[in-house]
Amino acid sequence: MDLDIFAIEKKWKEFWAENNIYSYDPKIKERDKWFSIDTPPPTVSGKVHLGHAFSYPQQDFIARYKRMCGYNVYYPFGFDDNGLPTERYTEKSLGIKGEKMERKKFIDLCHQEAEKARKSMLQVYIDLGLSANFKDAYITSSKTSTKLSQLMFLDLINKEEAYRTEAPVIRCPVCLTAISQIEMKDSERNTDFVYVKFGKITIATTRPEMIAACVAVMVNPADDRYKHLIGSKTEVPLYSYEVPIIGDESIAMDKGTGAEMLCTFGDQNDVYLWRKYSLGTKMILTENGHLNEKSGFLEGLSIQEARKAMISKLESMGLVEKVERIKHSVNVHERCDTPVEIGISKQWFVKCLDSKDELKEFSAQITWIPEHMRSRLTNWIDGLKWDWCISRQRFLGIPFPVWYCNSCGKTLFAEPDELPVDPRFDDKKRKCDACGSSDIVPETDVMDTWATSSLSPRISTEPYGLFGLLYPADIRFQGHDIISFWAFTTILRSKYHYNKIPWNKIYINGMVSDSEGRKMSKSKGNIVDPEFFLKQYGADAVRYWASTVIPGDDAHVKEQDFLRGRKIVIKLYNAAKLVNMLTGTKKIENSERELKFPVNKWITSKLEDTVSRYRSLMDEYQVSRARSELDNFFWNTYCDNYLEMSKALLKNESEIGKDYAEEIVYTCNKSMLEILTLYAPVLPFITEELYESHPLRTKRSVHEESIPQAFANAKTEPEVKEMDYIVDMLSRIRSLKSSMKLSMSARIENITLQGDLKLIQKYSAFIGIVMNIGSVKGKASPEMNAVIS
RNA sequence: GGGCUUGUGGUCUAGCGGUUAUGACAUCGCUCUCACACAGCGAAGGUCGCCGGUUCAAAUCCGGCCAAGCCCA
Repeated sequence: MDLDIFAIEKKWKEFWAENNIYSYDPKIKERDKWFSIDTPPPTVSGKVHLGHAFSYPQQDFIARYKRMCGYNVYYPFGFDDNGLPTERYTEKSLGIKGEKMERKKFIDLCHQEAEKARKSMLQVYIDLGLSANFKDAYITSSKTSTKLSQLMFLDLINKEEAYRTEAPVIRCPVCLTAISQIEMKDSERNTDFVYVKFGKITIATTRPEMIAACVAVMVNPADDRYKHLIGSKTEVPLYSYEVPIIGDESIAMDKGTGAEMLCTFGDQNDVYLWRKYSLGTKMILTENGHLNEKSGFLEGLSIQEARKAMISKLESMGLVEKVERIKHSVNVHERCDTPVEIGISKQWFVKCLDSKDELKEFSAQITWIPEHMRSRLTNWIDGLKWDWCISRQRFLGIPFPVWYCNSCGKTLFAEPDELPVDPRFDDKKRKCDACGSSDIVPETDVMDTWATSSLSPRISTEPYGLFGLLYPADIRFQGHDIISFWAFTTILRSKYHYNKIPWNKIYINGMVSDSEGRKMSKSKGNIVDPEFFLKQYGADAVRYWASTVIPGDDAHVKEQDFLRGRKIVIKLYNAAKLVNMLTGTKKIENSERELKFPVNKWITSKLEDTVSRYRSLMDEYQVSRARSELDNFFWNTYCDNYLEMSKALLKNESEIGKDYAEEIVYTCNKSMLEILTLYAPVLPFITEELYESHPLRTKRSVHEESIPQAFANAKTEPEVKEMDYIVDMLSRIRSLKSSMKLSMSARIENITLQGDLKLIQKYSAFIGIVMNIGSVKGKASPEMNAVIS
C-alpha cells in the first residue's frame, strides 16, 4: 500500500483552513437557504475523549451533507470554560485550591489554564476533520458571552422569571456551593438503618445524627398502629423537646416502623413536607458538612463522625431498638460523588415549576431524532421539584450584575449599557438608587455554567449579526446524558426570552462505552484517548466508526468498525488508481453523454438507485443506513462487478471497438466522481485526495461539489434488467472456476450456460470476453447454471 | 419504584407482517489475476431471549415473563 494517510490528512487540513472551504455567506438574507446548527461547546476540563470523537463527526456528516446540498451552513464551534469543571481542572493541573487563594488570582489562573487546554483540545477536533467554523470559535467566558448572559439575566428579572430568596437549597459540602437538581445523581450506599425510641413511638432513620434537627414525626394516616397518635406530641430523645406527630399519605407503612422523623433537612422529601405543614426550622449543619452548636454534644464533628457518635450514645442509653444494615440510594453531587445536604440560604432561582405544561408543549413542537428521546425530557419535567437554582458560591463563572444596599436592603442591578460587569472587582463608586447610601456590597456568587450555555443558540450567532435571522436554529446536536441539563435549560430560556422554540429539531447522540459495554469514566480508568485511534487508523476510519451507529444509540469501541473504515479508505484509493490506469491517455469530456452499451446503462442505473436512497436516508438523518447503501454499491456493485467487467472489456478493446471502450472509460470516471462526492461527508480526507487528481474535477475541493441528484426512473431500459441477469450468471461462472480451483482469470475453452437461452445468446460474446472463455454455448433451462462442456 | 431502549449465527449488526433471514469481523477452503491478499471467489455457522395470542402467514403486531443498558425518583 503506497498510501500515506497522515500526509494526506495534514495536507488537506491546511488546505481547507487556508482556503476557507467551509465558509458561509453572511449576506444571504433568505432564511430557507441557511442550515444553522447549535453545536455543543465541549467543557474545558482537560482532554477530548473518545465520546467526542464519536458525537462530533455525527454533526459533521450532516453539516457537510447540507453544505453539499447547497445550503449556506452555519456551523459554529465553541468551548464551555466558565464553570466548576474548569475550576477543578485548573486546581488539579496546578495543584492549587480555589478557596485558599485570592479570588482574582485564582480566576486568572483558571483562564490561563483553560486557554492552554482549549488549544490542545481544538487540535483534536481539527484532526477529526470537522468542518466547523474554528476560526471564530467562541468561549462561554468571553466578554461577549458574559455580557449576553448578564443581559439575559436582567431580562429574566424584568420578566419576573428569576428571583432571589432564602430557601432550602441543595448543597455540596465538599465543593462548598449550592447546586441544582440537575447536578445531582443517585448512588447506592450501604448504611445503618437505626430504630430509635421517640417516647411513645419508635422511628427508623438512616440519619440519626440529625435528631437535633427534628421538627416532626411522620406516619401514614391509614396506619392502624399510629392513627390514634396523630395530632399528639412526642418527645425527641436526648434533646428534650416535643414535636407533633403528623399524618401524611406519602409515608411508607412498610418501611422501618412506618414512622419517620422529619428534619430540616434530611432529604428532599423533608423539604416537601416541611413546606406542606409549615413547620419550623432547626439547622444543625455548617456549610462544610459539620455539626454546629445546636447539635449539642455533636458540635464540630463531621456528618460521618456524628452519626457514629450518635448511635453509640443512643445505644448506651437504651434508646436503640435495633440497627439494620441496608442499601439505599442517596443523592450525590455528580461532579464529586459526595452526598448532598440541604441547607437554607439566599440564592438566585429561575422559575420552572410554573411552566411545566408549557415546556412540554415546546418540546412537542420540536422534532426529536430519535423520537423516543423526547420522553427523557418529559420525564424530567414531570419530576421537577425545585426551581432552578443558578447561583454558585464559586469563583470562576459569569458574575451576577447585582449589588445590595446595606442600608435599606434594596437589590441593585447593573444598567444594560455597562455590561459586562464584574461586581466583585468593580471599583466604580455606586450609590443605592432608593436611599442614596453608598454602603453597597456586591453579589459574590457566580452563575451556574448552564445559565450561560443555555443561551448557546444566541451566543454563537449574535457576534456575527445572525441571531435575528437564524433563531430558531435548524438543529441542535447533543448527547442524551445532558437532555435534562442542556436541552431543558435551553428550551426554558428560549421560552422566557423569546417565547419561541430554540431549534426546529434536536438530534440526540449516544454515548461510547468500552468493549465490555461499560460507560467510560475516569474512576473506572477505561477512558480511551481518541488520538490513539486517529494514529492507528486515521481520521476517516474514526469517522467511519462514528457513522455506523443509529441516532441515539450508544456505541462500543469496536475495533472491526475502525478496521472496516480504513479498508474502505484503501479500497477507494485502489479503485481510483484502477480507473486512472484504465483511462490511460484517453480524453474524457465532462458532459452528459447518452449511453449506448448495456453494462454502462446498468451501472448508471444502480448508481441512480443508490443516490436516491442515500439522499432520502440522509434527509432523515439516517447516516449509517445511507452510508451502508453506498458501501454496498461501491464495493459489491461498482468494484466487484462493474470494474471487473470493465477491466476485461478494455483489455479487449480491439474486439469491442473504440466507441464502446470510450464509453466505459467515461462511465468509470463519472461514477467514481459521484462515489467520491457521496462519500465526502463521511470520509472527507480520502475523497479530497482522490478528487484532486480526478479528470472530471471542476471545483477546488470535493466539498464544494453538489451531492448528485437522483433522476427517478431515468434508467428503466430493458438492458438494465438483462444485465442483472448476466451479472448473476457471471457469479455462477466464478463459482465454477472456484470449484475447479482455477484463478478468476484462468482461461476456459468451452462452457455451457443453462438458463434464459435468448439472453445467453445475446450476451455470449460479452460473457466470453469478461470471463476469458473461448466458446459460450447456451441451453434453455428453468434453472440457472454454468457447466464445462 | 416509574419511564425509555435493546435482546437476531462465535462477536457486532440490518431487516420490523409474506422469498432459501442482511452484511461485517472472526473461522475454513481455493486463487499471490498486471487497483487492492487490509484483495477476490466459495464454504461452514442462526429453533431471530422465553411463553402465550392475533393472522392463511410473525424476528417483524399484541400480552406476559426473563435479561441487559440508560434516564428519573
